[in-house]
Amino acid sequence: MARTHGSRAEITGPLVRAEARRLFARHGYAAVSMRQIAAAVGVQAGALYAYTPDKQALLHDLLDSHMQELLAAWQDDPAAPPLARLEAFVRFHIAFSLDHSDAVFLSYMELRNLTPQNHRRIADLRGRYEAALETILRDGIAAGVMRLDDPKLATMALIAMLTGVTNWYREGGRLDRRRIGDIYWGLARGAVGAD
Amino acid sequence: MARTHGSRAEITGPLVRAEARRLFARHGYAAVSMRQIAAAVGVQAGALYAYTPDKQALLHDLLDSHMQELLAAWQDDPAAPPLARLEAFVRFHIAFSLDHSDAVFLSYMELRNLTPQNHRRIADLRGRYEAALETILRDGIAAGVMRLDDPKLATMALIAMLTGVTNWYREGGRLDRRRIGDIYWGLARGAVGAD
DNA sequence: GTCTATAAATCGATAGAC
DNA sequence: GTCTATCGATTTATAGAC
Repeated sequence: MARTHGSRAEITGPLVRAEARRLFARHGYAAVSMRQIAAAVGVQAGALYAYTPDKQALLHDLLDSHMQELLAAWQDDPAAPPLARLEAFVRFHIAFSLDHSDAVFLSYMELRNLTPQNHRRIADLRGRYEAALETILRDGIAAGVMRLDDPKLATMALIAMLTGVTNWYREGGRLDRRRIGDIYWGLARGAVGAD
Repeated sequence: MARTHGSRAEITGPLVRAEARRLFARHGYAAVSMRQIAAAVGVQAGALYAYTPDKQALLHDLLDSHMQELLAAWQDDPAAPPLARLEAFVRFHIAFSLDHSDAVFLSYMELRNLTPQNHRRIADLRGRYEAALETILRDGIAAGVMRLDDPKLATMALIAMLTGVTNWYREGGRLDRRRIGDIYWGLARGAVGAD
């Protein structure tokens, strides 16, 4: 697979990230060697260091860009009814998680392999995303269309429930994505006490 | 920390397992060396091999005994009303997860580092536990006290939601365990469509 | 049962040629 | 930008002394 010389920086860079993400998600950050990543990309190990200063930076870069993309992709409409906003969030979170299942898996499995400084940065981004859901729940309670004892815990519970789809979903399985969204929306609507 | 000679098999064996569980949960299976485990136990690395044939067997043993303990601890009462059984499951699962948070973390984070054969065994045990909840949901639907489109998905969703407590719970935090159980039971009751 | 010592393999990262 | 080659550290696991 390794080719001899020949520069293809435009495609090698993204490929390094893609293969690292896939292998880290599959086997774990610590279990994957730079040589394995290089082999998947089709270069020798030394060539990777033209794209990342070291392995740790590669992991952090993957998690950081994933969280940035997640935050940029979610568009709330504060003027819409809270239940409609919650339904949009449920469907968005499931779709995004399934479309980026490797990165989602990494972002809550490999936090422990980040340096403390890198960990704080990623945890902060995640906190912002959780706050987006919590705002919807608080608006729903204030509007009298949701009944929740503790919106903070409900936020954590709902995100855990929705993210869980990545644990069992298989392409071409019993249910398509639209139907999965319907079912989880039914569960979420009930959980927040909507009638 | 390392002592020179002196046999204490009765306490060293359990200690090896306990320290391995703690370190694997904290840093990940692949990231923890046998030397690190030995140092935490207070022996030299070679001594560990009196208690496990290799590192892989140590991981599998931790996951297997955890799942066995989980299955043995859950006691369903098929004669009780479905909603009471679900409440019992919710409170049991949260309490057990918090009491064994390291093992719970391992059991769904390090499956990928098991050999295929070991993986099948653990996945089978997990499937039996999921089936225990699914039975309750199906009974609840049949009794007309729950409304669920898809009990299989609801099972996965509820377990993911409940297990999520281990991601944010900190001893001595804002809420005690009883209160957390109350809140999650409220969410679960709503999710299954109970009135 | 635990120690010391070590074999054999692999790791992350770098140097220098092209 | 990628290659080959390699350094130095670290890994799992084993052998043999006590």
